[in-house]
Amino acid sequence: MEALAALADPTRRQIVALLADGEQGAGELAGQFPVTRPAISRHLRVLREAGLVRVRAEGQRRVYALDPRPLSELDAWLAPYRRLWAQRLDALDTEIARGRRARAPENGR
Amino acid sequence: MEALAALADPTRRQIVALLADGEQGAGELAGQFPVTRPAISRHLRVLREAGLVRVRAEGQRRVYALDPRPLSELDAWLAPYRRLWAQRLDALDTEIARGRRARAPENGR
DNA sequence: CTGATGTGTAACAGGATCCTTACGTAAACG
DNA sequence: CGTTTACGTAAGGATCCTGTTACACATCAG
Repeated sequence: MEALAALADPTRRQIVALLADGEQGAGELAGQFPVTRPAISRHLRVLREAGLVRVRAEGQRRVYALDPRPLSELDAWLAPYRRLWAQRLDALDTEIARGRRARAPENGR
Repeated sequence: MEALAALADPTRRQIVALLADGEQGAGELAGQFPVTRPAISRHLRVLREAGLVRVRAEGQRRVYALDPRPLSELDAWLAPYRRLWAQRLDALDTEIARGRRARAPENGR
């Protein structure tokens, strides 16, 4: 679950969100944030070490792409807890919560 | 997504795991970790502020219980990415190389 | 070759985090 | 009451994070 630490930072979550729409170069990515490029380079390194992104050299550019596997692991980690809020939809047998979609509750704090 | 920062710590994740099996008192909880009780008290505070646990005073004891709502939020955050690995787990590289799929959620900063 | 472009790394500062020991406080006990 | 029990909080230190500026290096344009 090293991915959790990487995803704990808002900037890195945003990078992940951007890359979900398609790969991007490092500079192109950095241009969309209020921090300097080295800072983004640092974040990309953390994401890389967490396995969340992959880099591909394209000439002098570094193209980053999302690797969803750690997210899949996070999903698996979350799985055992799913029954805890699935039960809120009582009235039905919640033995197996599979196949149904958990509704998104309003954000708490 | 404040929960992500709280869950980034292994000790806190373990506390969450323990509480998923049922509520426990603070000291009882602390006894299962190799760190001192004040350290656990601190972790419980972070979890509390993230909304992941609730406290109930029972005499002089403080009974902690898991509140799954932030986990549900995390699940909802993860949802848009799910399609990235749900389709073809054995063709990730192709998937990544093509990019341009799934729309992404936003993130606070 | 020379210079511009695109990126990563180094060094450093400021703040956050995690742990420990010491102390404060409220409920239960005799 | 005075003590014990169960917690939380304060203070201090070591380490980690995140951001900035300065710099090292390839690669591309001429």
